[in-house]
Amino acid sequence: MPNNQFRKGELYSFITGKASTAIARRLQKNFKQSGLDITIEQWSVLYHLWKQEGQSQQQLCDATFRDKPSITRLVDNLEKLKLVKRVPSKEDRRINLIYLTKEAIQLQEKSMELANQTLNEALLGVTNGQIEIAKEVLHTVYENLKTL
Amino acid sequence: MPNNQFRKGELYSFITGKASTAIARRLQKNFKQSGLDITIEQWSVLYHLWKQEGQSQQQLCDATFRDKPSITRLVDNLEKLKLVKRVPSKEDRRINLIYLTKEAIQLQEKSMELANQTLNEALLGVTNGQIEIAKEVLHTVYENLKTL
DNA sequence: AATAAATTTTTAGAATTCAAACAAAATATT
DNA sequence: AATATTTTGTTTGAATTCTAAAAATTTATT
Repeated sequence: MPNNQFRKGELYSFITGKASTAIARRLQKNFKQSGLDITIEQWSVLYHLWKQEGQSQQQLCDATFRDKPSITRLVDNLEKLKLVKRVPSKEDRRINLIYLTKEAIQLQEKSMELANQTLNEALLGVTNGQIEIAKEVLHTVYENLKTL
Repeated sequence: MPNNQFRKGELYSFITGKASTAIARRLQKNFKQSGLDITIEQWSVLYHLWKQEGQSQQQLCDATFRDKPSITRLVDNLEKLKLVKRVPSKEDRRINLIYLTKEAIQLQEKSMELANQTLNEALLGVTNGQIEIAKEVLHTVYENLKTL
């Protein structure tokens, strides 16, 4: 039976995601200190829209690994904040395409800077080699479980 | 500037915890399929109480990396499910000591089996050596950021 | 063309998390 | 002893996630 000593020892920590929780909390704190008034979840949607505007909500579900109701409400709140707009697709009337406002475009630089700074704080004392392996492991876990 | 290639590439995925989200969803699904009707968050509290009963809510905050309001409501819901009991401390009347019911004790074996099975699914194709390094990285991240 | 099935989004309710404020009790200070 | 500070737990409201169900539209099948 492989990996047993790991599984018993840090099982709980792995499942509950203490590390990613810690990163998210620190990023939220860094946002707040810099006067950025958005949640990490909202930021994660904007992050994908900065890479590619005009995605459908379903595409945002896939990109952010969230379900449809979550994206519906995140887009609701981002619209209230005047950071995105729903634009009905002309080819398929079921689909909303999500576009950024000028305000949202202006948030990109500062927020990405804060995200990089947060990761620097998080990864202090970790080598590039270790990070590469951790990235591989997390990617494999995601691939193993992402369906359903 | 160290680690830059990593930080740019998988930054988003690391922060939003896609891997731990995937594990939590799969564990929840495995619980449900086996008829265990508790949430992963409730399970994480029970997990620490199985290790040591009679902890205060503050101790559970530290153990589970959750804040006080979250633990208050988790204990509320676990009490409604008749899985735990609040017992006022005799030495310090501010403190609730949390004890397990018989029903909760009976949940331990099956749920830990499902947690181990879930981790087996998650870590398929990952070597022990890789896991050890990933564990170190996550632990360092947690230590770097856990305070406030 | 009519019907069935699939896709996209929304709605509703419960659970969790977070920030902020509060109450009660213990500890420290004067 | 009286007051101030700290610690422990609760409450409230907003945001997010999940399940389940529904509505609207498109695609496939008959």
